[in-house]
Amino acid sequence: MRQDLTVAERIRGRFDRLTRAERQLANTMLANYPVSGLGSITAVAETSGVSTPTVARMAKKLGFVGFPDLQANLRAELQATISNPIAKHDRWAENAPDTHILNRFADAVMENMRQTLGQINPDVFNAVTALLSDRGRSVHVVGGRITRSLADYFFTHMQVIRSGVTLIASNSNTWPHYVLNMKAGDVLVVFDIRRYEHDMLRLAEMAGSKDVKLVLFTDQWGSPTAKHATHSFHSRIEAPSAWDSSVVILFIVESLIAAVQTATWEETRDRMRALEVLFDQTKLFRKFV
Amino acid sequence: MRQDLTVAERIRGRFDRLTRAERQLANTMLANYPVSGLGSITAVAETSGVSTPTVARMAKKLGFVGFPDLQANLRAELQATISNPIAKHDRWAENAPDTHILNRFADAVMENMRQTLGQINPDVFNAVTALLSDRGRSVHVVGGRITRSLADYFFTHMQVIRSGVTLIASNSNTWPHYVLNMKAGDVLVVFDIRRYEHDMLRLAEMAGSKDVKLVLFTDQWGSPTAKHATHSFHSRIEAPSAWDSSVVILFIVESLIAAVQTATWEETRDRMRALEVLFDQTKLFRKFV
DNA sequence: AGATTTCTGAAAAATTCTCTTCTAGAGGAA
DNA sequence: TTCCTCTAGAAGAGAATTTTTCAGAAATCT
Repeated sequence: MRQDLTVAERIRGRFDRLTRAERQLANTMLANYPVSGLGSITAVAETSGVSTPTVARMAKKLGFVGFPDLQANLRAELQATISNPIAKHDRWAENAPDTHILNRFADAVMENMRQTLGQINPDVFNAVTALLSDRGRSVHVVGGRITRSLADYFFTHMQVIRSGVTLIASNSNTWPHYVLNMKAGDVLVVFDIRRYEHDMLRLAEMAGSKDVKLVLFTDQWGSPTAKHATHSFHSRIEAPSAWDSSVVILFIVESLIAAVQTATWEETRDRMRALEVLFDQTKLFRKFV
Repeated sequence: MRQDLTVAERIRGRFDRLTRAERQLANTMLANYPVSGLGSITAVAETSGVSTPTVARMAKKLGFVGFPDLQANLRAELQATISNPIAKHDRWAENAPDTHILNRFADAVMENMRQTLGQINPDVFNAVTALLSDRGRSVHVVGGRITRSLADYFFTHMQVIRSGVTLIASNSNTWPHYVLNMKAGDVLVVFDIRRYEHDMLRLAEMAGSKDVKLVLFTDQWGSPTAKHATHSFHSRIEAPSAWDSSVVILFIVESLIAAVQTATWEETRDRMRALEVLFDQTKLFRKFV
């Protein structure tokens, strides 16, 4: 038998071939590895929300004699880990050296998160949530060369949450067309990190002259557009790379989506349900094609 | 009861009042703490050279309901020890209450990061880096309804780093056209998180039959596409929201971009310079920094 | 030394755990 | 649709663990 493999390795190695309930179990076991696997089979099953036979079956699938055998291996691993002083937990990806790009990147992202969140003003966050939750205001979203993806992500979610959301094409030639449709009180959500795009400033000015509220996602240095912004989020985007990291920006975007969704849960829920129905219909339609 | 004391502290605290057999047991338990206490009561008794009643009695003496209770405490301690201290940040956004969505979201994202990185296999990461750095292989990128943005982000960066990168439109009707252009050894990068898209599985099968390497970004539950994947990254995507969090996926994507960029720095640098020239010529972007 | 108390482990009882079997049900194929 | 295969959990049999009981051994006290 492949005695040298850890339980975690065995699980990951055949994760793809596991069934639904088994994956659910595998996840719980990996989530708080190895502690979550050290209780009784009943406890493990309950924690994972599966039945005990599922646990027993998976243990055998992984090549163990039975669940007790799997558990004995877990204990042995734990023993080996604990008695080995080199196995320290100050690394993110425990299996990679701390000079590995994964760990260096994780350090950078953590620092970005810490600094960004330490400086963020909850009042601004709440104010933006209120703006985006207001059905009287249409929402227009725009991004630049790199941030286009973030704008798209934000748009996709907002579109489900509420009506009146527009994604502005990233080609600046057509921007005046979009401005035509903006009205006073509307919200323009702009993503602009270095290298800041000059046309974005123009767009902000045009929108500003129409009394549109400008919400800006930018970096720690601040896009020139910030001058015209009603509210802006400055994220740190340092990374051990030739590019900047958008992770923290995405984090704020997702938090904001969650906040708006909560603020307007009744409507969001109804829209999500309607969307489910539409998906089902599409699926049905496909069958005949 | 002194619920906050560890098992070890309880043992040491009343070591003087323990009997001979109990001290013998206590020593064994403290020797390989806490692993030696995690087996069955029979195993613990045998290891220590005492009888099982002695073990049960000491558990009660130490203030536990019984041996299983003591063991549960051991597991809880172990869990607390293993949890990354970095995640135990009281509040991320210091100015906001810890019940604020920003702080709740930050907790969730940190936990996702910790668990995902703890499980990631650097060999897989390195193998994927090598695949993507290989100029002999074309790279095709595809995402689903939500993950389209991530695919787009990945594509935008890879396009700068190297040639031969294609973004597959998210409309699955046209996918067969793209498969036509795939050749053996090419790399197909797939983003698929729940709700998994059925057509994605078909695409993977089509690509697989042409001997295309499949790199999959998915969630902890694993897209059905994983069965066909050469390498896959399972990210935790839990969030206090009706939606899932893509932050960790973006993190891995960015790390991978950085790794590929480093692996092929000569070429990447040249391409970035050429890009600068093109930007200047088209006057599309002006520098502010 | 003898009496008393405390301790210890064997054995049995009670409980819990683990595995096997079986059926309902989901999902896919014809 | 209808059939088939695979999956997942309920139920129960069997095995283990844990606890209790109890009697002998060891330690302590008078």
